[in-house]
Amino acid sequence: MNFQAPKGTKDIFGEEVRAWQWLESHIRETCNIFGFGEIRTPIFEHTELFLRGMGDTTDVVQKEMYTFKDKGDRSITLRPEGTAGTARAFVEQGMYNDPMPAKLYYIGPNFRYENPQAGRFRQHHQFGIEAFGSPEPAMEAEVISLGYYLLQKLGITGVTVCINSLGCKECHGEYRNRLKAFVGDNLNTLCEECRKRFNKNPLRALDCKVEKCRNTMSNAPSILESLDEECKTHFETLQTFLKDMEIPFIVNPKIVRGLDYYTRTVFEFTAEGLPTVIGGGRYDNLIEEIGSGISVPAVGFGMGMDRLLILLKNQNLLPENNRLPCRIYIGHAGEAGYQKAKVLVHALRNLGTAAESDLLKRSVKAQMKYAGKRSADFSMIIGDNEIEANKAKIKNMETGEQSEVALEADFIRAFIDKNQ
RNA sequence: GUGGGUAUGGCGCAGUUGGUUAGCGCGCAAGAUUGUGGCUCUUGAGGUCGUGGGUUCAAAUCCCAUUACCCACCCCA
Repeated sequence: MNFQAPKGTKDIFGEEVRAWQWLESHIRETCNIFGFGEIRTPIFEHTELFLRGMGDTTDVVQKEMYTFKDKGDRSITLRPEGTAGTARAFVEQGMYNDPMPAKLYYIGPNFRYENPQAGRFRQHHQFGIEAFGSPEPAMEAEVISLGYYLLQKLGITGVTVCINSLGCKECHGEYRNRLKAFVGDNLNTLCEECRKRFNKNPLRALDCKVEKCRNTMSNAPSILESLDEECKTHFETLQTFLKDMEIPFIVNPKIVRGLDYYTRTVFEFTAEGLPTVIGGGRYDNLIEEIGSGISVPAVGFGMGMDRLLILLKNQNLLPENNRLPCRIYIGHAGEAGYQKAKVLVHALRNLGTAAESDLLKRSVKAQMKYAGKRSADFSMIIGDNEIEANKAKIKNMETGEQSEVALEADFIRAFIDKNQ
């Protein structure tokens, strides 16, 4: 038996899972404030959805999907991202009949078969939002501002918001031709990879990291020059929104997203020493391209939670006191106390107080040690004397101070509440 | 898919040019007189040294293979 979790996966527990819960609560609160409602879609979908949605030439689709046949001979794929499933649900549930815009968010695991490294897993977790129903740049502003707000609330510094426009179908096609011509003319100055994919996807040369490619591509025509009037206005309006909302951003014409569904606006939030933390954009054609028979404009982003957590940890932003709560530990000395402790703990729990008692019949000393390790706020020991007097000493574990309290859950609870 | 590094008790590590019962710190457990934690001390449990071969009188230590993890490329969140 191999007891290692499969490659690229991990167990999340203890202090770490509490950090996740903490992050999730920030996310949910943010989404409430911005009016995004949660959606929970299946962890797997029909393979075809991703083929149509993400584009069948993308790397993710071509070599990174967990695809298999189920027992009914259906081709199933573990979701590699959240947008396709959300878009499918939007269509299937007839949300286009709801008041527009429809604003949704999701949190959950995604799966990609790739080599793990820093901030990169085969099962990774994304928080994402999708807004449907408006072609206006205000919807990009809405989405970007949520991402920015969240990172601000978490206290993260050094984040850069990069935006770009890929244009609509028409001007994107035109730009593609212009760029292809340029790349073709300079083919011998580019790396092997870029030469190989020159035909299939010349845009990729734009964000190639090889130095000679960067030199050459710095003179390449910018997509921004190829935008038609409408796309140009759209992009400029978005920038005005961001400026007025005081969200710092930079225009980076080199951003090329790896998923085919993006139109017009694309954006990335990056932080030092990490791959992209948030990536997204507008996808006006996706709903139609998955074969829904309707056309609905949309904007969304995905956020890598594993990466964000690394960032939070590096910047020392995770909550300090992150232990399982224990308001009071009720120990015992003797058989009668053992029974009484159980009853009292149960009564306290019924009052909503986190309470613990000994389950191993250990010595008083061992019990106190345990209470200390669990960082209980208070402790008490119940023996025959205490039962007879129906009161016991309650100890403040931080100060060591002891007081007397009646052996009734209500009184104990009241004492604890009074002595925070 | 490509390249580099690492793999020793729960965690973090040491193990010199191959040589007796594989160590240390933390953690865990019991105790240091009579019913009370955090400091200190004592004792204890726990490891087929990633796995499979090979060399040798002898291997955690050398060789080969394999797997996993880490880092980078690719790509992405």
